[in-house]
Amino acid sequence: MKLSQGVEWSVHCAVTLAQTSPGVSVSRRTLAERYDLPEAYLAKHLKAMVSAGLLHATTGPRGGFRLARASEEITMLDVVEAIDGSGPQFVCQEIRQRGTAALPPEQCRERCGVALALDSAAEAWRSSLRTVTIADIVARLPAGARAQLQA
Amino acid sequence: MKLSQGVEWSVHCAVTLAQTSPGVSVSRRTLAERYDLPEAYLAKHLKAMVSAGLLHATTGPRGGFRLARASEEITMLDVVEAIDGSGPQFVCQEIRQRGTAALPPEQCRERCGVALALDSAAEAWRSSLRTVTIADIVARLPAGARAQLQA
DNA sequence: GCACATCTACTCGGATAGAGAATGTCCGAGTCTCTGGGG
DNA sequence: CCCCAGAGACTCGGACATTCTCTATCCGAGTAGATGTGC
Repeated sequence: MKLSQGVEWSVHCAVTLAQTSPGVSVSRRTLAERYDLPEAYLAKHLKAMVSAGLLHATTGPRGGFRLARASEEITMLDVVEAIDGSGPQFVCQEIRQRGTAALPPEQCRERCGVALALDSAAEAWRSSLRTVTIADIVARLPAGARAQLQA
Repeated sequence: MKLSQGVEWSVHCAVTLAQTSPGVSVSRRTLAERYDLPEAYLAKHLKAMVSAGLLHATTGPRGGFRLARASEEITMLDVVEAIDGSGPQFVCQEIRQRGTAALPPEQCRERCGVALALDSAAEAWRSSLRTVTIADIVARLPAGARAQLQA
């Protein structure tokens, strides 16, 4: 249950892109240098965000990445799922229906209590991430951080 | 962000142990056959639960595993952390203090907003798991499941 | 019939391979910009 | 002075190694109970 390292990078990059003027793109090289990250590997995560529809990529000089929609419309959950995968964290194997103590199917109409609890916890986690947007992160940034980006 | 497969096995085993008479141990072989699981691999998870203080192990004939404390006192979170590790799911790398846009330390007294959101979500997940105990799972079991164990 | 020493069989625990995912890196395809020449 | 063609450089995207965690397995150490013998 460890979160991929790239999630942190990706969120920070999204925060940076949220502070650029509309229509302006930032190259992955600039993003990598901004946070001292390996450019080639960061590229993989940026690509994932493009595939997820969070970012828009432009090639050629003056090209790069920009947000595909308003920063208020991009949640932490969007970024996490883009990088870490959107599949369920837990898949019930229905082991209660196997082995010597196998339950008959008619007793398994309702969902297994174990799966229920794990799914409920995962949903709580997702709900929490849904409440925070990239715009929220920008708003809570120290005053100096925003000033530096203008340069 | 995928949950280890062994968590499901371990919880089910704990549920089984919660239904045995006090003082009686169940061998890992019996547990493995009960759910049709690979015994050797299940052993690793049971060992982890012993190390975490959730189970108590006895060697020799009539030996095996039993709960180390009442099933009402063992939460889903206890089991998940025993199997999946109790370390934090996310460790902030403080990349805001690196690279060309590095912030000075005096602007980083407060925790990074990204880390804050991720930690908050993780805590919501843990909180949810804390509310469910092994005893709760047993209570919600179909009537037939409990009867089978007596045999 | 009872107590004891031995022996067997059963239990867990740690050390040891294999598979898959995450991490990290490289080079090629496409495109926008800039430059130079001609009208 | 303006327009156009070409070259150049910069961008992202996909294909290729490496490392680490999770999965899976085996054999050895230790112990409780069963057994056989002697009293």
